[in-house]
Amino acid sequence: MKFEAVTIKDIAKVLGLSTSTVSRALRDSYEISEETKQLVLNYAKEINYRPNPIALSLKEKRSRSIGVIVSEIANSFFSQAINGIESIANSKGYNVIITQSLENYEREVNNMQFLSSRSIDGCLISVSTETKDFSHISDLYNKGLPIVCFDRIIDGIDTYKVIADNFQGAYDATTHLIKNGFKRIAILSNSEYLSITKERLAGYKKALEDNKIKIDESLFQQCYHGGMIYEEVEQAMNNLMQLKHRPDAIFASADKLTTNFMRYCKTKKIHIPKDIAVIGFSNLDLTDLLSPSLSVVRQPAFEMGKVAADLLIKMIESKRPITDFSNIVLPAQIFERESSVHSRTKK
Amino acid sequence: MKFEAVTIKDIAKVLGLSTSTVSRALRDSYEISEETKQLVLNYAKEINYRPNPIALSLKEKRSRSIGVIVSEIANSFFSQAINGIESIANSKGYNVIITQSLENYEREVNNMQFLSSRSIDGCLISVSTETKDFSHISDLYNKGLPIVCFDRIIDGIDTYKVIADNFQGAYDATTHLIKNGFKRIAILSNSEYLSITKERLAGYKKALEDNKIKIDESLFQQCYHGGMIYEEVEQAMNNLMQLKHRPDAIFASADKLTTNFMRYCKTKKIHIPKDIAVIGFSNLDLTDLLSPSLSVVRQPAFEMGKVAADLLIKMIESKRPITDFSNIVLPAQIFERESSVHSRTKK
DNA sequence: ATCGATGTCGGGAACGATTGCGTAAAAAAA
DNA sequence: TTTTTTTACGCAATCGTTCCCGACATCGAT
Repeated sequence: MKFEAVTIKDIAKVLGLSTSTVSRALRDSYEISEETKQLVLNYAKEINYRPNPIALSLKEKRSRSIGVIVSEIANSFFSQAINGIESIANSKGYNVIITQSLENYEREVNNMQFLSSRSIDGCLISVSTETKDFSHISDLYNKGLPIVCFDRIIDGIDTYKVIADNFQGAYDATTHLIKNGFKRIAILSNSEYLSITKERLAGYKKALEDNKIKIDESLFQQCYHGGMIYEEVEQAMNNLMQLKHRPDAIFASADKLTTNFMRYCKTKKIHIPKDIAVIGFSNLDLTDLLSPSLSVVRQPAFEMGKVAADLLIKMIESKRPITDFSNIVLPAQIFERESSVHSRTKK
Repeated sequence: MKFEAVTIKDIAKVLGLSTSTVSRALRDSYEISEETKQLVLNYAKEINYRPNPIALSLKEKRSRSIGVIVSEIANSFFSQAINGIESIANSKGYNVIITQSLENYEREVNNMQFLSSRSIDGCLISVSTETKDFSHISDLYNKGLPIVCFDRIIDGIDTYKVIADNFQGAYDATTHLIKNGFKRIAILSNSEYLSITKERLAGYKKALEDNKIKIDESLFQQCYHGGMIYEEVEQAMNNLMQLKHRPDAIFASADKLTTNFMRYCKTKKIHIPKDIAVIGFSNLDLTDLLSPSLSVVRQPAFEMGKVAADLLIKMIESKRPITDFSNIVLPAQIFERESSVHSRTKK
């Protein structure tokens, strides 16, 4: 089953012209007389002619499609970022091919391989929690494939990188908890390999320092899979709750960490924020409906997707190699809700 | 900026063979001697040769990519369905190009146009709430483009259609509310054009009939945009709450209707389930964390995506036109939680 | 009347891969 | 040895489009 499209040859045959003439007429070449142009243009419109993008790709050695690798599209942050990517890409005539690593290194390598074999013009990537070797990315980058990193960026390659202000977001979130009267603030961290983990941990530490709170490493808990697996959050929380000096607040530095923390509290009948308060990084759009409503640091996901796609297409379409790259940092926004209210300050 | 791939010509030149021989060697043709094959194969592996998919597409008149049109990828149901679609498509060597209508008819038409101009081999579609004219779909279908409908199916074309058992899901949900002691059960419906609206409304009505409850049309509320806009849910709920005989339970027949209903109750300080109970269609995976936890009918989204993609690829690869189509109906599952517990039955 | 300039258009190669057909050399059959 | 068959490979067309050349015709200038 297939459907045959109209080609330039069909037009040429019907109008008694050569394909070259038709092609030039459609492209509005100066070499073609006005009447021939009109003839071709009218007929082309009549039979709804569309140039075959595959033939064009072969000729121009570009596919007009870009690849995207994220950890999971069901994650609000990424689905919003993808919306931003597509809005820019489509407006510039590019297809977007989306793939997910599901936080799995092998799958990420496979996706990269798959995308390059599909001859994409460029790639946007936010690496998986497991990724510590970047050769699958840098190899292709060094061969000339334009790549832009976003969210979870890497050091391996020198290119544009688009991130939220993770340091400031974490700083603000932690400061918010401190100002609300919490003393022992723990942090649930993502995989240590990730840039966002380091940035957010640094923001957390700086906020504690600036408020003269001693840093206690027993309050740092890492979840290698970023909370994808409930059990690792459970384990991390068990570690914290067994401490003789328990934390009174949690800074959950990723989306899944935040929701699985809440799931943990619900299961263990731990009351938020009375027993323990929380603020987390999250782009969910129903944090207001959770019980209690969730205080969050929200990243400008849509905007990040737009900026990243824009830069990638700029790289793709640039005549000469770009060398003066920069990191684009967009502000994160903090939303204060019930989950981070101190019991004594509650009405 | 571009990166040059290795072609069959490069191999031919280096090994002193013709491109035909190289091609045949790579395809393991019987016409090529064993030693030549090994020579070519080894060298191809050495320089990491990958056939150019674009050249193949041009030759074979197929792009090995399929298009998907959904209303919104940030919607849990669709992101899960897309996961299912991609798992099948990628395993069979197909790309997936995802587009969103955002419940807008014009955008859907544009997406369809865009996809067909990108010469996809087939298309999966779940129409927008606004779509009542199907010519943008049937036109392409009649020209021979394989299309499979899923979730929100249409009558306009005779093809495979994959849906959840909306009738049974709605029937079970309504019955559940009745069994829990609720007497006046209202329904929040999606756009009347949608198949799912009709099916779910029918299931709801049948459950009432089977339980000898009189059907009251003042309890039917429609939200044309499926709850995408908060205000329409607000309006619908205001209508219901102004009734002299208010409903004591709501069956929210779509994801966004459900969450915006909860948002409405939170805003208006209406207690769920004491003042009004609710069960809704939803594929969110944090319904257990909401306040109160949400009773839902859950669709097998991932499975639906897999089945739909499988059928589409079957259509694409079929030698002769398929005529004996069928509707595939997968069971929906009901999860009973706090939001639908009757106050008198509460502990 | 001849020449160059200009305006219009067609021929054909190219992009990368596949494939039907032709053919030389080697092997087998006569 | 001659004829036939088999083996192993190359040539060239093809997919849809673009674009470099070359080929005319017309026209003004000399």
